[in-house]
Amino acid sequence: MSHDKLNYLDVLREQGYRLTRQRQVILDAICQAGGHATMGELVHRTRLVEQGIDRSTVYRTINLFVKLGLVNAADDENGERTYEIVQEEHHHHLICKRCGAEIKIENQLVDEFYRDLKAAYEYQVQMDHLIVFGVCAHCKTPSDN
Amino acid sequence: MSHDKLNYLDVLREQGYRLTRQRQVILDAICQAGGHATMGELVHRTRLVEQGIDRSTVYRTINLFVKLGLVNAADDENGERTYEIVQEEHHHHLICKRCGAEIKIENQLVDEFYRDLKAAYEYQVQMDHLIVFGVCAHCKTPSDN
DNA sequence: CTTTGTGCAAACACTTTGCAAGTCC
DNA sequence: GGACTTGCAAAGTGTTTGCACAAAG
Repeated sequence: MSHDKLNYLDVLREQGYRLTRQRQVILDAICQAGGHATMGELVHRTRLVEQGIDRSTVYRTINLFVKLGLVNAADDENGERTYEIVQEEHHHHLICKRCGAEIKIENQLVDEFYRDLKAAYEYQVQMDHLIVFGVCAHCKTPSDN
Repeated sequence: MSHDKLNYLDVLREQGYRLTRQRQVILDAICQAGGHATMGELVHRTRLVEQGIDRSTVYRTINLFVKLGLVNAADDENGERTYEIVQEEHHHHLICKRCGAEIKIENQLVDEFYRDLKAAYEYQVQMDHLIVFGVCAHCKTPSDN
């Protein structure tokens, strides 16, 4: 499990929100999805654990988590919004279009790109989570080069 | 006007599609929007020229244009799908979150980034149209740095 | 004249909201 | 007990589809 449940749920209480069973289940669901899960997937995952939880509760809860900064929203290749537990530090991903593998990009590499953009255009990039789509080493065929 | 109407409409005929008034109006609308217009905006623009054109016709037509490669679909910062006339060559954009300005990024700069990703991860990027969000030189304040 | 495209209306999928009942503190 | 949350149902959005009529070739 990639989240420290107590820590996350403490954030709720500190802000005056209550600690309900539903919120715990939904937090676990986001976490177990391992990142980049859509609303629909999270509703499904939540229901596997407890089928009584309403769709609207999942929506409300995830939007609350996003507002509190516990969960990050990013948009995938098809323009679908996906959610993941916020990690300690900013990170960026490569996602393979064939196998779906998700590869962390070293921040350094992206920072360098951002720095170049800034140098060339005086443009300050504001993207905490860059997602780049392509084909990973494992799935690559000669024609992809 | 950034499209050569005859050329674009010839593509339709070559593929056995018919040349209707609606399709011409919608093509103009996409073009006049100047890139990154949503479906809703295009429906609106189309209606300004001819209010009889149905929403569903705009949807069907734009999806057809995308299928034929006349129009490009990309996703903006909010995960909304936007459309623009396909240009001669691949290009990438910076979009300013404040003023909406759209700045073309030299391909060279992006290619370099892609090359680095490939070197580091043996990862072949497949994104024809990278959109990077941030703040442009004109809108930047000291706190953005 | 034949085939494709359009408008209309209905159906869908996804998300949000009002409210009464239930739960947490 | 009092405020916050939830489930339910209904209402919004945005997009797609079936069909009869209109238009293009």
